[in-house]
Amino acid sequence: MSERKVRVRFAPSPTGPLHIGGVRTALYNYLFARQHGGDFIFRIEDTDSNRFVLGAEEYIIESFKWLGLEFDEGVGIGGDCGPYRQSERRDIYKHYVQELIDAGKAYYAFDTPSELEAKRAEVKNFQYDASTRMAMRNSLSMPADEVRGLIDGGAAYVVRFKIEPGEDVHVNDIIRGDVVINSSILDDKVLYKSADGLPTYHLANIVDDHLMRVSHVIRGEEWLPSAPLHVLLYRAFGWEDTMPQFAHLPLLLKPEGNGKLSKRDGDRLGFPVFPLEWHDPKTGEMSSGYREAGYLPEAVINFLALLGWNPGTEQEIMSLDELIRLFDLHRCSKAGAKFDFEKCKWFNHQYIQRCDDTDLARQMQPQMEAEGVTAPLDKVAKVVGMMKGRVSFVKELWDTCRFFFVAPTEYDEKTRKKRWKEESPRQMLELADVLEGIDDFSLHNQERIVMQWIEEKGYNTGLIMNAFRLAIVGEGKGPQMFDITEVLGKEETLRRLRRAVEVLK
RNA sequence: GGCGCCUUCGUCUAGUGGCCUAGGACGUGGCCCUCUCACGGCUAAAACACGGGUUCGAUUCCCGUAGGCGCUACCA
Repeated sequence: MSERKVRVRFAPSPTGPLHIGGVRTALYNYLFARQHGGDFIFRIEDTDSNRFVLGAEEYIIESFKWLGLEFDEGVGIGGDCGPYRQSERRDIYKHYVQELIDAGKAYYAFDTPSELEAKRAEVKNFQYDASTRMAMRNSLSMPADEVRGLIDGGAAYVVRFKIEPGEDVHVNDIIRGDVVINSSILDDKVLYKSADGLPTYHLANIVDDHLMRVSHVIRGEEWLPSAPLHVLLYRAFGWEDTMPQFAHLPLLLKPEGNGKLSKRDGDRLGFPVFPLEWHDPKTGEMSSGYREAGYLPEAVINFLALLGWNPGTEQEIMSLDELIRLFDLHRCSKAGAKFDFEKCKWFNHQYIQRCDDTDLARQMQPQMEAEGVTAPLDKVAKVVGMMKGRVSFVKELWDTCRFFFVAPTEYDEKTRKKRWKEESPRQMLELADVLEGIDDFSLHNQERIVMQWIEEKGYNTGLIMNAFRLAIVGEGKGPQMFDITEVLGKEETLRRLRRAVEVLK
């Protein structure tokens, strides 16, 4: 098995919003597919009708749209291996389950859920397997005619996989190497449920991956314990020679304490664990998303890519194309990774710096308009270019840029105490006169003339500039003063300066 | 409980027997830059879980212990 075309899939269950850990799994699948010129398949695993959540599928699709990760085939796209929604593949599974039953590799079991529950309560580590199945109610322990009668009579039953005990099952994992589990510890897994007439994940998964010609199964580590079962299923169907290669990814852990990253962590620590905002249709509660929180999809992707993988160099900022080129399953780590929200923020900061100023300016427009501020786009872009270095999120941009467009109405008290001296009003008035006399209000011209004035008067540069800043900005921060005043223009600069003198005295 | 996976700075990680006085990044502190605040640059503190082996030599190989995580459903 070698020259097969690379085909991978991302197969979530529509049980709620797409978890960020799921996004990473999808990303690794995507990178792997693209690198090998393979296909990236989108399958919906909705074999548990009880956990189905309305809108989840649409949410997942929208998430990938936002992230810029495109599928080649699957739900909503099509392809020649459809349908791609498991609930629409009932007949297919039925056929394959029957095949297993006919071959004596699976059997009917009539034990009800409550009977099993009672059994588990009664026997300490009860497991439905070779050692116990003959004492249960199934087609192995009961006479054939009784079984027939039960089925014909419409009795509820499940189909269980008959696991032969005492065999070491090897799972060759790309990330973890040879993992061996003895079949005796495996139970006779339910393959087909009585409740909703649908297969369980295990059966549907194997059948679909085979029929969809999936070459590599890249999924979370939580599946590692059931991988031997999957190997046994491939073998039972006689598909072992085309069995996909496995790669079990390390889990994403809570930022603090222990355990798997969960929705609660996001709420508690105040950061999103979902790509998009999610409104639970049942409870009505809302969970924040990366998109709404102001993250750039490229930053989220870059950050996620490095959670459990690294290129082996010291490069950390990588575009999607670079990730596709550099990604390597063999370089994935084995241990779970704690989610570091601060670093994710840093990535976003980095990506904002790489954004086009005009683009950023456009994204800021709604906030400006909300405050009734209008300004030419090129001017806004210029300001944004000056200010973006100090923000981590686009939505912080307007706050840091506002003073360019809105004159201060009040002055920061701490800065006033520190920077506004007794002589400041007089000096600022003098400065206003100096500025008024400048015809060419360009940055360099202003600087030359003002500095010359400071020197002639023997003033302290810091004192002048800081008081000037307080007057123009309203507080003690911002870019170089003449960068600001050049944008403001002479008229606005003088207006702010003279008003400050009036207010601050 | 059983089974499996895992274990390098607070966090993400590099490291595949000598290059390690263990490297980078986030975060934290300091310094520089400077008209302020950021950015940036420099710098500091900060880790090989523990115990046995193997070896001339172990972060690196083996065993054990501990700890963490996962699975153990007619959920995925």
